[in-house]
Amino acid sequence: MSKKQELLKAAEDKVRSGGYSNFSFRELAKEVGIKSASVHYYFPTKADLGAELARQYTDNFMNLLGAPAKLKKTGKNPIKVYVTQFRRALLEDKKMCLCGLLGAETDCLPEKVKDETKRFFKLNLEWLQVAHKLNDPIDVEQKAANTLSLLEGAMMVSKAVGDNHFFDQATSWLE
Amino acid sequence: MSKKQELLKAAEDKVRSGGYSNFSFRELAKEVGIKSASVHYYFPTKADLGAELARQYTDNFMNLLGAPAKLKKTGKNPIKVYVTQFRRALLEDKKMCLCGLLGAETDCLPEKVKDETKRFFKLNLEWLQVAHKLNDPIDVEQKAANTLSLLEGAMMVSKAVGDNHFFDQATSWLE
DNA sequence: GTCTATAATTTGATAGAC
DNA sequence: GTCTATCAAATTATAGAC
Repeated sequence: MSKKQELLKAAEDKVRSGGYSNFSFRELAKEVGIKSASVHYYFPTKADLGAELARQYTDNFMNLLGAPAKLKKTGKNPIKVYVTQFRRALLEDKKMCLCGLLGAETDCLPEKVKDETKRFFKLNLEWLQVAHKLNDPIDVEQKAANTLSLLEGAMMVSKAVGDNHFFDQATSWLE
Repeated sequence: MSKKQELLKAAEDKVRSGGYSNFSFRELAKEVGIKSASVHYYFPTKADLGAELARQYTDNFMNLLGAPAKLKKTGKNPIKVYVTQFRRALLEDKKMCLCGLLGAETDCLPEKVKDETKRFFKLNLEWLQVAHKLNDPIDVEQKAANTLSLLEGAMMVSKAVGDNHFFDQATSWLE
């Protein structure tokens, strides 16, 4: 992994734990074994780092999902796959969704970070609409909004109450 | 309003916009017309302020709701009332739920702030279980978890995409 | 690419006067 | 209750050497 990717990975952990203000160039630098001035070589400003972090997170998240139609064709329920991906992020990483946290803080984020965060949600809503349409083509817009909100909220509350079982309880009715 | 309450109100706005790290004693002091050293007279540490903020927010939130049985008796659907209270917080204050944001940041919060945040969710889940039981006494625990998650998530995503209509879309199936 | 050095600002917190 | 004065630490960022 390149230094640049190491920095982004370190930043991801921090942001997913405590939000945008929970990482500093000095901390990241120390974790990857360089000096904070060198971080500015890769990312001119903190906003640049934050924006690239959200962008890569989004791209990786969508790539891991794959196309709804392809999932369906291999006998899987796309919505189930979607739920499982959120569940894994919570249980394995033991952390919030990066863009969930950033989304909640949106009013205080630099413009370019805000834009990338918004992009995450737009792409997820599109994906969910297509996925729902494959199951039952009625009210897909509402269903997509409902599914996404429920999963983000379930992650958040699970973290808050310190109980992963809560996530399964909250999402038990998702087809 | 006392200086202490003015400080808490100013802090609430900051936290609901950008999280726990988005307020400082100096900023709060300036907003209410005193010096930062004087803020320490009311709240010895930042964690003390944060904890009292979450506690008052919770108490106020529960008081505004009232008892589910009482709502039912006056011809209202308690769940509808509950949804409306979240909706108002988003549309009128144009801000996230205080404890929603704190909950997402929980791993990086001082212990006493974390505890008060947890209390908010525990009380809300209790309230929702009672409320759901009045409508249909089956699966009330799942229903409570589902309702709370959906509302917190819908607030979060609405903020992120900058569209209040999203909230209504996501929550349209809540009875 | 990485460093040293440093600037300018902000932060939480305390001591002690009034 | 509120102030001045101050501290130690952390923050984002830049200039310039190697």
